Amino acid sequence: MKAMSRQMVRPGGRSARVQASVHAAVRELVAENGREALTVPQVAQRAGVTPSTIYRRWGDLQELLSDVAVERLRPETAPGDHGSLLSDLTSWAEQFLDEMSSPTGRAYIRDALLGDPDGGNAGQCSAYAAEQIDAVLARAAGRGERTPGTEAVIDHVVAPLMYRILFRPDGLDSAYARRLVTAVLAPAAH
Amino acid sequence: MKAMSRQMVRPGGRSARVQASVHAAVRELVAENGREALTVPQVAQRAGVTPSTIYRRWGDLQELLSDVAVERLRPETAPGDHGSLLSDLTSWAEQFLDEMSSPTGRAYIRDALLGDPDGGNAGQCSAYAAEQIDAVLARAAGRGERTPGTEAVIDHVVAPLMYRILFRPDGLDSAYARRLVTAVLAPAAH
DNA sequence: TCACCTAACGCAAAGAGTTAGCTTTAGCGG
DNA sequence: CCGCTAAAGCTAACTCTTTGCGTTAGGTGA
Repeated sequence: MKAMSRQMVRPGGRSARVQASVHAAVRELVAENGREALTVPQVAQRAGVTPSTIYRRWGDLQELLSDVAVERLRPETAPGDHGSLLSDLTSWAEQFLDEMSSPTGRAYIRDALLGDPDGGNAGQCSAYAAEQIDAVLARAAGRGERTPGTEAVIDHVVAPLMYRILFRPDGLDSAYARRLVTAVLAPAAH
Repeated sequence: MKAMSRQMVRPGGRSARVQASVHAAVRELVAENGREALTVPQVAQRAGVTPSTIYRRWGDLQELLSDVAVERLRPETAPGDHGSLLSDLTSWAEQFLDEMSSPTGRAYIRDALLGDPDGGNAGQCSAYAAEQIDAVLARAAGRGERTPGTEAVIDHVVAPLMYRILFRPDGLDSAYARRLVTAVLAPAAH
């Protein structure tokens, strides 16, 4: 009942076309009028489908927004190579904070968490971050650097950033991200 | 326009009575039928007010739920005294995780984050945790123990717990909470 | 204490969003 | 090429949401 959304049987079928045009319509209308003004009938009209199609496939506006948000939160580029683990991770964390702490980013995170009864979408977001960190750490290991574990970076860099983005949006800056990275790379964190 | 909700001018006025009965109605109906089935007109009827009163004061169901959630997330007891910082903080973290990671707890957290345009409710939740940690740390300092800063505990204990509760609900247990506490109290964290 | 004044609530009707039954079509499998 | 099924279209009933206006509670100043 809960819509597979991103897992269509055929990439070229009608379902896929409907999903694509609905997602596009959501992005366009949010960009134009903001999400406050977004309604299902509006999306349906822009996408060229009937409202009942959207209600049947996504259930409600929240789940549709969650679906769209996860796609937007997927990182499109691999983390850059700056020659060392410290600079790679610092750069990644700064970019992560920058993207996620913007009003748009926060809105996407909240949407992703929101219409997500089974936690699948939220887990996907976390998996994206873990992948990126894995890549950075693997590259560093390839250079012969000693690296913390992925979980340690998630606990001590990603989690504090995300916690503050969600619960205390004030006073966040890239210096804070840098502090977290240097702390997790300090030899103390055996 | 955004409803002060918890800050009524007078505790005994009509506004306060309406708020109390509406909050009570929400809690009762969620307990009875689950939040999926909850609607504003339903709450209004149970509370003995008209729907327009609720719409005017809270805007929509999400903001009302957020409001109720924050009240439920307020800790009602001070952190226990177990004789040492390690045991106080461990005990607090275990209890925090236990309450927050339950389906009910996660739902409240999500509700609090959800209908919260200005971030005020989320900030309140974070403030509750900070207060409790402050109390634990102050007591330890009174004993002469060396303590990390409140912010360090938030970054390295509360944030990882909350991150996993929200984004990766699987595989959370009190051992993980204990590990976080011992790590933040290790002398390495100068 | 009393009369005023404002903010909040009740009421009701209009407007918008949501749901559901039934029909039609696209696209896969035989 | 012909059925078969899942998904989409259509439409009507239903519920929720919004809004204007009148009323009331309760705070305020004389």
